[in-house]
Amino acid sequence: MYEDIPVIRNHEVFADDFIPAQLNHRDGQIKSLRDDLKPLIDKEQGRHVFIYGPPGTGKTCTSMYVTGELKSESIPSVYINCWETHSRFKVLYKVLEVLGLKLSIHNKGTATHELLEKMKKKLHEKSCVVILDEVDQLDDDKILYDFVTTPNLTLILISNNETVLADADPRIRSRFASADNLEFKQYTTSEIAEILRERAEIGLVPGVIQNSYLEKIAASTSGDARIAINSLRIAAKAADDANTGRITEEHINKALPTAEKEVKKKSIDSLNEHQQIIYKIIKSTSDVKPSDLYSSYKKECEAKQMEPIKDRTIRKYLDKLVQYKLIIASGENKWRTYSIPEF
DNA sequence: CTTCCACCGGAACCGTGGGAAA
DNA sequence: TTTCCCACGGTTCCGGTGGAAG
Repeated sequence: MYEDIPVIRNHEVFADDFIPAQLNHRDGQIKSLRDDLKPLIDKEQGRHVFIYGPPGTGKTCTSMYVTGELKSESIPSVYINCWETHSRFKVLYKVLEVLGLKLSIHNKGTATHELLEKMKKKLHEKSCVVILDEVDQLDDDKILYDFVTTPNLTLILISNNETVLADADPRIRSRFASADNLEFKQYTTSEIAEILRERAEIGLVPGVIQNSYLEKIAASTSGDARIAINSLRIAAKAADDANTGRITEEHINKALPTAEKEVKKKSIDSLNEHQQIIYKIIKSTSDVKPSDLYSSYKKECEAKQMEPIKDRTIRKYLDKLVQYKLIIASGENKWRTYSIPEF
C-alpha cells in the first residue's frame, strides 16, 4: 500500500480560466476599466474599451475580473472567444443565450437579423457588457457595427494586435474613436515570479516547492503568465503522479518545454485532415513554393485514397494556418513560400 | 511593348443539414 | 409529412499583380 502524498491542493487554480480573488500588477488597467464601466451602474452608457498586448499579460483575466464585479449590480457580461465563435450568427446567438432569452432555435433555420432584432429589443430595458476576445478572428466585422449601434451595450475588445481596428469599417472606427485604449505590457520576471507564488500558495500544499524554482520558471517564460502557470501546473502534476511529495528541479526542467508545446499541439489537433496534411508538408519541406505544395498535397491524397480539396480552399486553409501562427508565409506573388516558425 | 505565367484573394454560388411553419 | 428558410463550408469564376519570356 502506498501512501498518497499530494502536491496539488486545488486544481482549478491552474486552469486557464481561473480568476484570482485578488488580481495584482494590473492596478492601472483595473481602475480604468472600472471607470469605463461605472456608468452602467447608473443605467447610463458605458465607454467602449479596446485592450491590446502580447499573450499571457492578463488581458482576458482582467476583463473577467472587472466585469465579474458588475454581477452584483445584476449587469450581465458575455464573454466570447472569437477563435471558437467567429461568425456573426454564432456571436449573436451566444449573447442572446447569456441574456437568458429562451431560444427555441437550436442552430439552423433562423436569420441573423432576427437574432439582432431580438437582442436590441432585450437591451432596451437592460444593459450589458460584451467581451470579444481575439477580435481579429471574427470573419465579418459587421457584428461590431451591430453591437456599436445597440444602445446599452458596452464592448470590450481584446487583441494581441494593436492595429486590428485600423482597417475596420469607418463607421465602426468612428464609434471607437472615443474608446478607452488599454495597453497590457509584458510582465517582468519578478512579477511573474510573484504571480506564481500567489498561485502556489492557494493551489499547492504548503512547502512543496522552493521559491527558487518558481523564479526559475519565471525567468524562462519571457513575461507570459499563462505559460508560466502552465509550467507550474505540469511540474506539480508530475510530482503528484510520481508521489514524491514535493516538486523537484527535474520536474521543473521537464515542464518548461512541455508548456510551450502544449499550446501548439492543441491548435494542430483542432485542424482537419487536409489542414494537417498541408501542415506536415510545410514542416518537412522548408520554404515550400505554392505549386510544390499543391502537388505534394495531391500526391498525399492519392496515397491516402482521399478526394483532394481545390486549390482555392487550400489557400483559405493556408490563410488560417498563418493566423494560427503555425506557419509563416513570406514573399508576395511568385516569391511566396511557406515555412514553420522557429523554436 | 506584349504575352505568359504563377500566385493571390474577393465575390457569387451551391449543396448540405437541420429547424420551423404549413 | 412536405416545404421553406438559412448558415456554413467549399467551389467556381475571375480580375489583379509583377517578373520572365518572346
